[in-house]
Amino acid sequence: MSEPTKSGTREIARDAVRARISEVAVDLFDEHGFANVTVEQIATEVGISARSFHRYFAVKEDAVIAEPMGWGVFVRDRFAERPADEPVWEGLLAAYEALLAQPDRDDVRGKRAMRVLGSTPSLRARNLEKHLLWAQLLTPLVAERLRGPQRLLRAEALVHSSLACFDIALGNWAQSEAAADPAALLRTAFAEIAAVS
Amino acid sequence: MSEPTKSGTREIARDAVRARISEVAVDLFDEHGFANVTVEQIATEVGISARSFHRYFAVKEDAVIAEPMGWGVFVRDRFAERPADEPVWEGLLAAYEALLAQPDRDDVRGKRAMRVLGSTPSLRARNLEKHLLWAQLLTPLVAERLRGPQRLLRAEALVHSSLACFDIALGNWAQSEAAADPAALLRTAFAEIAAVS
DNA sequence: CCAATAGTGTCAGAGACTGACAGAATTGGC
DNA sequence: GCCAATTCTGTCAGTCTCTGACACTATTGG
Repeated sequence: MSEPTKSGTREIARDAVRARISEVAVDLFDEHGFANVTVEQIATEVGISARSFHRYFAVKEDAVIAEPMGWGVFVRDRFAERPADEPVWEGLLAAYEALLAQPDRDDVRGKRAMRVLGSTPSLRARNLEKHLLWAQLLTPLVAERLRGPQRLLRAEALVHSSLACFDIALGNWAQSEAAADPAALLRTAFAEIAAVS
Repeated sequence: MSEPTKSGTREIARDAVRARISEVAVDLFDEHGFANVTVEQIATEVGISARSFHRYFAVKEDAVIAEPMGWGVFVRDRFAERPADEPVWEGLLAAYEALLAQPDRDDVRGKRAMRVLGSTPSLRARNLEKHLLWAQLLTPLVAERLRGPQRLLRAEALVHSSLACFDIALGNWAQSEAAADPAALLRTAFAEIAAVS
């Protein structure tokens, strides 16, 4: 599935720089607002040129969103492991829960990023776009488990609704002052949809 | 709710120009691709300056999305008219159906716009942003009709899921060659969510 | 006909992003 | 350790989107 891991070290260095840029960018955005920080400022702070910034992130927004595909693959794989006879909605919930349970998630930084993300429309939009990619990974698997006509349309409805719930749960978690449990919020959102009669 | 309709004629002229720009823009985007058409080209074709283009549309993308708030208000108002004891999900479906039933919807042009829209990431993102605005209008009304804890979170889950269904239905409709009924696709998507147990 | 109001083009400028290119660093084999 | 291939990197030049300022024209309402 993943690349041949050509020579390891290079990839590692690249990821580290990428992470550093993201860190600096989120800090600056949080303090001054997304629109009031230029790419040049971020680059200077990190110690690289503006041109190099764009070699790591296609657009300014991506410095906050970062990781576009990797976690999507993770969620898809978790979903794929679920028993075939399990209701789809439960399987999706379990897959997202697995993501939230990842040990290397930095909650403090994650929360800060989510806060910045929620404060700027163009960032939110870009984030939703990322979820569109996730949806493309999940939809085929979900469609497989459905019966009857219009399988693709119905699968898309399920997947996108689940992503909406995921988004909302994380958004609410980021806004909450107290140390709420994102997984609990996620379950609440999922349960609400399941209760639609 | 609506503006005092200051002097009518001016508003009418403005809307007409706006519609004309949008028409030209969608045509050009459809033919050459969104990124390959400059604002200047659109403006020249319409017979105005590039500066004036931006007086009608804040950003290039909006020439395709057009109407950012108006229809959102329409949907909200339709939902508000629904009986208070009706299940929320049914009320939302009815509100979107009312939008699709609007007599002045130009299906041919609408389909073209949706096609362009689906082909360019930045356009998709902007479209999602529009839906974020719709969600802000609908969420308070939905929250009002819910009981129990976490009303806001649960309302957001419902509203965003419904918007996802709306998006998917229109997206599938735009892609379909045959003259499918968007309302039927919408009902299918909504039914799928309602069937989650 | 005359103000007040609204719309327009032109100009200047900031900022995001891209392609080209030359120089520096890193890698893998020898 | 050394050399060639590969992979960064910064610099430069340029395009495009979007904004503010200003002067000018058109429309409106009295």
